[in-house]
Amino acid sequence: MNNRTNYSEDVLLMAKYAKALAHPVRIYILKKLSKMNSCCYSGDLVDELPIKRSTLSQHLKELKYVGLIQGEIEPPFIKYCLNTYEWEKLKNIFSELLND
Amino acid sequence: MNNRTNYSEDVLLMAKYAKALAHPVRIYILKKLSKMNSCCYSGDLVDELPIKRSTLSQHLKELKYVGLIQGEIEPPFIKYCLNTYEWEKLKNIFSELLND
DNA sequence: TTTATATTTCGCAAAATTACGAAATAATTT
DNA sequence: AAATTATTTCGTAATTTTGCGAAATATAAA
Repeated sequence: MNNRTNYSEDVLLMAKYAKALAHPVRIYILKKLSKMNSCCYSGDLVDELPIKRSTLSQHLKELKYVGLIQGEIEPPFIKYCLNTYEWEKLKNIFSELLND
Repeated sequence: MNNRTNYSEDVLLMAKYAKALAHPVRIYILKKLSKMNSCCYSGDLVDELPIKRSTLSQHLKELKYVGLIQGEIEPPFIKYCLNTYEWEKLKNIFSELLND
């Protein structure tokens, strides 16, 4: 029926990143982390967001899974930071689309 | 429990756009339309993508719903074009995030 | 070693997404 | 009016996402 049975690498990668961005909680977190290239704690985030700890944890897990953030254990906290390498990759792939 | 019970307009808008981009088919379509600011037909797209007509139609509907494309009836075809106003809005909101 | 703190994992439910084929719609041609 | 063409809508099913509370984990403090 159809000729094309798969997508280009670029399209797939962009869809992966877009999916990671497709929830207000995850946008909020990434915006916060990228804004001053800082890190943050799950405990701080849960006070700023209308979701419970376990739900926040799932969103953090998703961002970790696509590689956009990484968690450093800093007992008794876990400090989450932007993975700048992956973040640059995201920025490049989006810039390509956005700048025609 | 939580202090914050809602998200900023920017965060919500970006999540909405990111969701629209969160599928290879929709990225493919938007890339195609934005690349030369052109239009395209459902019938052309279905030959380039590994999905059936009815599924493509659903993806087009979603893009229409968020306002990123618009369909002009041009019997017996429907010509889909980028909604440049909405596309600029998307670009602006993403640029803000991507350029720190 | 018990207690307290910070966070995650598990199990579950509700809702949304993705995909398809069949039927419907709408305009054109025969 | 019947047949054709391009596309959408409907009904359905499988999968994924989102959210929660309870239990588990891991470390530090008492």
